[in-house]
Amino acid sequence: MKRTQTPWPSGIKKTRPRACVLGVLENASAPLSASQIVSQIEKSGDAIWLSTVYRILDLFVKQGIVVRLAVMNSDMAVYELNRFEHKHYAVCMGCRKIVPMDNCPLEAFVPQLDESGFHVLGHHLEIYGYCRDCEPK
Amino acid sequence: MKRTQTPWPSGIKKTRPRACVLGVLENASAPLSASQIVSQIEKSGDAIWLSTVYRILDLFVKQGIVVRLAVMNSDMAVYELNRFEHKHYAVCMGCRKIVPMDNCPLEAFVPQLDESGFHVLGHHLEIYGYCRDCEPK
DNA sequence: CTGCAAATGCGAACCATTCGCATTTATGTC
DNA sequence: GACATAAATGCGAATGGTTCGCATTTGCAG
Repeated sequence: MKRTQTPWPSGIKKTRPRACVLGVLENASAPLSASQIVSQIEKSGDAIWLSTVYRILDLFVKQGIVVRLAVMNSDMAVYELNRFEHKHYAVCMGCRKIVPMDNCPLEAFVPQLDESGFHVLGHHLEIYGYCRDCEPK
Repeated sequence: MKRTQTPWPSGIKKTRPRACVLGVLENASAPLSASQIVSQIEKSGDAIWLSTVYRILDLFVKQGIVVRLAVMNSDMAVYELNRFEHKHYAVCMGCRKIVPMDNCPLEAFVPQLDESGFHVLGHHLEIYGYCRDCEPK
Protein backbone atom coordinates (compact mmCIF):
# COMPACT_ATOMS: atom_id res chain seq x y z
CA MET A 1 0.00 0.00 0.00
CA LYS A 2 2.91 2.35 0.35
CA ARG A 3 4.49 1.29 -2.91
CA THR A 4 4.00 3.85 -5.65
CA GLN A 5 2.81 2.56 -8.98
CA THR A 6 4.18 5.45 -10.97
CA PRO A 7 7.88 6.24 -11.21
CA TRP A 8 9.05 8.77 -8.67
CA PRO A 9 8.64 12.31 -10.03
CA SER A 10 11.91 13.87 -11.08
CA GLY A 11 13.32 16.88 -9.28
CA ILE A 12 11.81 15.83 -5.99
CA LYS A 13 13.78 14.28 -3.25
CA LYS A 14 12.33 10.91 -2.36
CA THR A 15 11.57 10.65 1.32
CA ARG A 16 9.48 8.30 3.34
CA PRO A 17 6.73 10.79 4.20
CA ARG A 18 6.45 11.90 0.61
CA ALA A 19 6.19 8.36 -0.63
CA CYS A 20 3.48 7.68 1.93
CA VAL A 21 1.44 10.69 0.88
CA LEU A 22 1.78 9.88 -2.79
CA GLY A 23 0.88 6.28 -2.14
CA VAL A 24 -2.27 7.22 -0.29
CA LEU A 25 -3.33 9.56 -3.06
CA GLU A 26 -2.68 6.95 -5.70
CA ASN A 27 -4.95 4.51 -3.95
CA ALA A 28 -7.63 7.04 -3.13
CA SER A 29 -10.92 6.74 -4.90
CA ALA A 30 -11.90 10.24 -3.92
CA PRO A 31 -10.09 13.45 -3.05
CA LEU A 32 -8.77 13.49 0.51
CA SER A 33 -8.16 16.16 3.09
CA ALA A 34 -4.79 16.56 4.77
CA SER A 35 -6.00 15.01 7.99
CA GLN A 36 -7.58 12.10 6.15
CA ILE A 37 -4.23 11.48 4.55
CA VAL A 38 -2.61 11.47 7.97
CA SER A 39 -5.15 8.93 9.22
CA GLN A 40 -4.56 6.69 6.22
CA ILE A 41 -0.83 6.75 6.79
CA GLU A 42 -1.13 6.12 10.50
CA LYS A 43 -3.50 3.26 9.84
CA SER A 44 -0.77 1.59 7.83
CA GLY A 45 1.64 1.88 10.74
CA ASP A 46 3.65 4.93 9.80
CA ALA A 47 3.76 8.14 11.76
CA ILE A 48 3.48 11.50 10.09
CA TRP A 49 2.85 15.03 11.19
CA LEU A 50 0.02 17.10 9.88
CA SER A 51 2.21 20.08 9.06
CA THR A 52 4.50 17.80 7.11
CA VAL A 53 1.58 16.58 5.05
CA TYR A 54 0.61 20.15 4.29
CA ARG A 55 4.14 20.95 3.18
CA ILE A 56 4.27 17.88 1.00
CA LEU A 57 0.91 18.65 -0.53
CA ASP A 58 1.96 22.22 -1.24
CA LEU A 59 5.04 20.92 -2.99
CA PHE A 60 3.09 18.39 -5.01
CA VAL A 61 0.59 21.01 -6.04
CA LYS A 62 3.37 23.38 -7.05
CA GLN A 63 4.88 20.56 -9.11
CA GLY A 64 1.57 19.78 -10.71
CA ILE A 65 1.50 16.27 -9.31
CA VAL A 66 -1.52 16.95 -7.18
CA VAL A 67 -4.59 19.12 -7.51
CA ARG A 68 -6.11 21.00 -4.64
CA LEU A 69 -9.86 21.33 -4.64
CA ALA A 70 -12.15 23.51 -2.61
CA VAL A 71 -15.47 21.81 -2.34
CA MET A 72 -18.51 23.90 -1.72
CA ASN A 73 -20.09 23.84 1.71
CA SER A 74 -16.91 22.51 3.20
CA ASP A 75 -14.27 24.52 4.97
CA MET A 76 -11.56 21.99 4.32
CA ALA A 77 -9.43 21.65 1.23
CA VAL A 78 -9.11 18.26 -0.41
CA TYR A 79 -6.38 16.94 -2.64
CA GLU A 80 -6.22 14.40 -5.42
CA LEU A 81 -3.68 13.13 -7.87
CA ASN A 82 -3.42 15.15 -11.04
CA ARG A 83 -4.15 12.52 -13.63
CA PHE A 84 -3.44 14.90 -16.48
CA GLU A 85 -6.55 14.00 -18.32
CA HIS A 86 -8.74 16.79 -19.30
CA LYS A 87 -11.94 15.14 -18.44
CA HIS A 88 -14.99 15.85 -16.44
CA TYR A 89 -17.33 13.55 -14.68
CA ALA A 90 -20.93 13.58 -13.73
CA VAL A 91 -21.55 12.08 -10.34
CA CYS A 92 -24.78 10.26 -9.62
CA MET A 93 -26.25 11.32 -6.31
CA GLY A 94 -28.02 7.99 -6.03
CA CYS A 95 -25.46 5.28 -6.68
CA ARG A 96 -22.30 7.42 -6.82
CA LYS A 97 -21.59 6.10 -10.25
CA ILE A 98 -19.24 8.30 -12.19
CA VAL A 99 -20.19 9.05 -15.75
CA PRO A 100 -17.36 10.39 -17.88
CA MET A 101 -18.19 13.18 -20.28
CA ASP A 102 -16.89 12.83 -23.77
CA ASN A 103 -15.83 16.35 -24.40
CA CYS A 104 -15.27 19.43 -22.37
CA PRO A 105 -18.08 21.95 -22.49
CA LEU A 106 -15.63 24.69 -21.70
CA GLU A 107 -13.51 24.34 -24.78
CA ALA A 108 -15.72 26.60 -26.79
CA PHE A 109 -15.99 29.00 -23.94
CA VAL A 110 -12.42 29.61 -22.92
CA PRO A 111 -11.42 31.68 -25.97
CA GLN A 112 -14.38 33.91 -25.28
CA LEU A 113 -13.10 34.65 -21.80
CA ASP A 114 -9.56 35.03 -23.08
CA GLU A 115 -10.80 37.79 -25.31
CA SER A 116 -12.13 39.68 -22.34
CA GLY A 117 -8.62 39.86 -20.91
CA PHE A 118 -8.76 36.92 -18.57
CA HIS A 119 -6.13 34.30 -19.24
CA VAL A 120 -7.66 30.95 -18.44
CA LEU A 121 -5.24 28.42 -17.05
CA GLY A 122 -7.65 25.77 -15.90
CA HIS A 123 -11.00 24.98 -14.48
CA HIS A 124 -12.80 22.66 -12.18
CA LEU A 125 -16.23 21.34 -12.91
CA GLU A 126 -18.59 19.37 -10.75
CA ILE A 127 -21.79 18.00 -12.22
CA TYR A 128 -24.32 16.23 -10.08
CA GLY A 129 -27.64 14.56 -10.71
CA TYR A 130 -29.12 11.11 -11.17
CA CYS A 131 -28.14 8.42 -13.60
CA ARG A 132 -30.67 6.40 -15.57
CA ASP A 133 -30.87 3.66 -12.97
CA CYS A 134 -31.44 5.92 -10.01
CA GLU A 135 -33.74 8.36 -11.70
CA PRO A 136 -37.14 8.82 -10.08
CA LYS A 137 -37.64 7.24 -6.65
CA MET B 1 -25.40 53.78 0.50
CA LYS B 2 -27.06 52.11 3.44
CA ARG B 3 -30.49 52.42 1.94
CA THR B 4 -31.74 49.14 0.56
CA GLN B 5 -33.26 49.22 -2.89
CA THR B 6 -35.30 46.07 -2.44
CA PRO B 7 -38.09 45.79 0.09
CA TRP B 8 -37.01 44.28 3.37
CA PRO B 9 -37.30 40.48 3.29
CA SER B 10 -40.27 39.18 5.25
CA GLY B 11 -39.79 37.09 8.35
CA ILE B 12 -36.55 38.82 9.23
CA LYS B 13 -36.28 41.38 11.94
CA LYS B 14 -34.97 44.60 10.51
CA THR B 15 -31.96 45.84 12.38
CA ARG B 16 -29.31 48.38 11.59
CA PRO B 17 -26.45 45.89 11.13
CA ARG B 18 -28.57 43.72 8.86
CA ALA B 19 -29.59 46.66 6.75
CA CYS B 20 -25.92 47.67 6.45
CA VAL B 21 -24.85 44.21 5.33
CA LEU B 22 -27.66 43.92 2.83
CA GLY B 23 -26.91 47.40 1.53
CA VAL B 24 -23.26 46.59 0.98
CA LEU B 25 -24.12 43.39 -0.85
CA GLU B 26 -26.64 45.16 -3.04
CA ASN B 27 -24.02 47.63 -4.14
CA ALA B 28 -21.25 45.08 -4.59
CA SER B 29 -20.03 44.31 -8.07
CA ALA B 30 -18.33 41.11 -6.96
CA PRO B 31 -18.76 38.65 -4.12
CA LEU B 32 -17.35 39.91 -0.83
CA SER B 33 -15.81 38.25 2.18
CA ALA B 34 -17.11 38.91 5.66
CA SER B 35 -14.18 41.16 6.53
CA GLN B 36 -14.57 43.08 3.30
CA ILE B 37 -18.16 43.70 4.26
CA VAL B 38 -17.01 44.98 7.64
CA SER B 39 -14.57 47.37 5.99
CA GLN B 40 -17.23 48.68 3.66
CA ILE B 41 -19.58 49.34 6.53
CA GLU B 42 -16.92 50.99 8.64
CA LYS B 43 -15.92 53.13 5.70
CA SER B 44 -19.43 54.52 5.65
CA GLY B 45 -19.20 55.50 9.30
CA ASP B 46 -20.99 52.63 10.98
CA ALA B 47 -19.43 50.22 13.41
CA ILE B 48 -20.02 46.51 13.16
CA TRP B 49 -18.48 43.41 14.59
CA LEU B 50 -17.09 40.63 12.45
CA SER B 51 -18.95 37.92 14.31
CA THR B 52 -22.18 39.82 13.81
CA VAL B 53 -21.55 39.92 10.09
CA TYR B 54 -21.01 36.17 10.05
CA ARG B 55 -24.24 35.61 11.91
CA ILE B 56 -26.14 37.88 9.57
CA LEU B 57 -24.65 36.19 6.54
CA ASP B 58 -25.54 32.77 7.88
CA LEU B 59 -29.09 33.92 8.34
CA PHE B 60 -29.29 35.43 4.88
CA VAL B 61 -27.90 32.28 3.34
CA LYS B 62 -30.39 30.16 5.24
CA GLN B 63 -33.15 32.43 3.95
CA GLY B 64 -31.87 32.19 0.41
CA ILE B 65 -31.23 35.91 0.21
CA VAL B 66 -27.50 35.46 -0.13
CA VAL B 67 -25.26 32.85 -1.71
CA ARG B 68 -22.04 31.66 -0.17
CA LEU B 69 -19.22 30.72 -2.53
CA ALA B 70 -16.11 28.69 -1.84
CA VAL B 71 -13.31 29.69 -4.12
CA MET B 72 -10.37 27.48 -4.96
CA ASN B 73 -7.00 28.34 -3.52
CA SER B 74 -8.60 30.64 -1.07
CA ASP B 75 -9.40 29.87 2.51
CA MET B 76 -11.97 32.57 2.74
CA ALA B 77 -15.64 32.31 1.83
CA VAL B 78 -17.27 35.08 -0.16
CA TYR B 79 -20.88 36.09 -0.27
CA GLU B 80 -23.12 37.75 -2.79
CA LEU B 81 -26.75 38.58 -3.18
CA ASN B 82 -28.77 35.72 -4.56
CA ARG B 83 -29.90 37.20 -7.81
CA PHE B 84 -31.44 33.91 -8.80
CA GLU B 85 -29.32 33.75 -11.87
CA HIS B 86 -27.27 30.83 -12.91
CA LYS B 87 -23.76 32.20 -12.81
CA HIS B 88 -20.14 31.15 -12.75
CA TYR B 89 -16.94 32.92 -11.86
CA ALA B 90 -13.40 33.16 -13.02
CA VAL B 91 -10.87 33.62 -10.24
CA CYS B 92 -7.60 35.46 -10.78
CA MET B 93 -4.70 33.57 -9.29
CA GLY B 94 -2.75 36.79 -8.99
CA CYS B 95 -4.97 39.25 -7.20
CA ARG B 96 -7.80 36.88 -6.28
CA LYS B 97 -10.22 39.10 -8.07
CA ILE B 98 -13.44 37.29 -8.89
CA VAL B 99 -14.78 37.91 -12.36
CA PRO B 100 -18.38 36.93 -13.02
CA MET B 101 -19.07 35.22 -16.32
CA ASP B 102 -22.00 36.32 -18.37
CA ASN B 103 -23.35 33.02 -19.55
CA CYS B 104 -23.01 29.42 -18.64
CA PRO B 105 -20.93 27.23 -20.93
CA LEU B 106 -22.81 24.20 -19.73
CA GLU B 107 -26.18 25.24 -21.00
CA ALA B 108 -25.55 23.75 -24.39
CA PHE B 109 -24.01 20.71 -22.84
CA VAL B 110 -26.54 19.63 -20.27
CA PRO B 111 -29.17 18.45 -22.76
CA GLN B 112 -26.51 16.34 -24.39
CA LEU B 113 -25.86 14.57 -21.10
CA ASP B 114 -29.55 14.33 -20.42
CA GLU B 115 -29.95 12.41 -23.64
CA SER B 116 -27.43 9.87 -22.48
CA GLY B 117 -29.66 9.07 -19.53
CA PHE B 118 -28.06 11.23 -16.90
CA HIS B 119 -30.39 13.71 -15.30
CA VAL B 120 -28.37 16.76 -14.44
CA LEU B 121 -29.59 18.56 -11.36
CA GLY B 122 -26.81 21.05 -10.97
CA HIS B 123 -23.18 21.82 -11.32
CA HIS B 124 -20.39 23.86 -9.91
CA LEU B 125 -17.81 25.40 -12.17
CA GLU B 126 -14.73 27.34 -11.35
CA ILE B 127 -12.34 28.85 -13.80
CA TYR B 128 -8.93 30.04 -12.76
CA GLY B 129 -6.17 31.97 -14.44
CA TYR B 130 -4.88 35.52 -14.52
CA CYS B 131 -6.82 38.68 -15.08
CA ARG B 132 -5.56 41.41 -17.35
CA ASP B 133 -3.78 43.27 -14.56
CA CYS B 134 -1.87 40.30 -13.22
CA GLU B 135 -1.02 38.72 -16.51
CA PRO B 136 2.66 38.27 -17.33
CA LYS B 137 5.08 39.17 -14.50
C1' DC C 1 31.72 7.20 4.27
C1' DT C 2 31.14 12.15 4.97
C1' DG C 3 29.14 16.71 4.66
C1' DC C 4 25.59 19.65 3.53
C1' DA C 5 21.36 21.19 1.89
C1' DA C 6 16.82 20.00 2.25
C1' DA C 7 13.00 17.70 4.73
C1' DT C 8 10.78 16.51 8.90
C1' DG C 9 9.16 16.46 13.85
C1' DC C 10 7.15 19.23 16.75
C1' DG C 11 4.81 22.97 18.73
C1' DA C 12 3.60 27.65 18.53
C1' DA C 13 1.41 31.10 15.73
C1' DC C 14 -2.12 32.58 12.52
C1' DC C 15 -6.49 33.57 10.62
C1' DA C 16 -11.18 32.74 9.31
C1' DT C 17 -15.06 31.36 11.60
C1' DT C 18 -17.99 30.11 15.61
C1' DC C 19 -19.51 30.30 20.50
C1' DG C 20 -20.99 32.24 24.93
C1' DC C 21 -22.92 35.66 27.49
C1' DA C 22 -24.20 40.14 29.17
C1' DT C 23 -26.37 44.11 27.13
C1' DT C 24 -29.16 46.35 23.74
C1' DT C 25 -32.86 46.54 20.34
C1' DA C 26 -37.11 45.58 17.54
C1' DT C 27 -41.72 44.51 17.72
C1' DG C 28 -46.37 42.92 19.46
C1' DT C 29 -49.54 44.08 23.27
C1' DC C 30 -51.87 47.02 26.46
C1' DG D 1 -46.65 55.73 23.51
C1' DA D 2 -44.65 52.69 27.13
C1' DC D 3 -43.57 47.82 28.42
C1' DA D 4 -42.33 43.18 28.21
C1' DT D 5 -40.04 39.73 25.88
C1' DA D 6 -37.66 37.26 22.60
C1' DA D 7 -34.20 37.99 19.48
C1' DA D 8 -29.95 40.42 17.87
C1' DT D 9 -25.62 42.50 18.80
C1' DG D 10 -21.13 43.81 21.03
C1' DC D 11 -17.39 41.83 22.52
C1' DG D 12 -13.98 38.54 23.57
C1' DA D 13 -12.63 33.94 24.00
C1' DA D 14 -12.48 29.41 21.80
C1' DT D 15 -12.00 26.41 17.75
C1' DG D 16 -10.08 24.22 13.85
C1' DG D 17 -7.69 24.18 9.55
C1' DT D 18 -3.36 25.75 7.90
C1' DT D 19 1.27 27.88 8.15
C1' DC D 20 5.72 29.14 10.43
C1' DG D 21 10.08 28.59 13.00
C1' DC D 22 13.65 26.01 14.46
C1' DA D 23 16.34 22.13 16.11
C1' DT D 24 17.12 17.51 14.49
C1' DT D 25 17.22 14.01 11.01
C1' DT D 26 17.62 12.29 6.35
C1' DG D 27 18.68 11.77 1.32
C1' DC D 28 22.07 12.28 -1.86
C1' DA D 29 26.42 14.07 -4.19
C1' DG D 30 31.24 13.72 -3.96
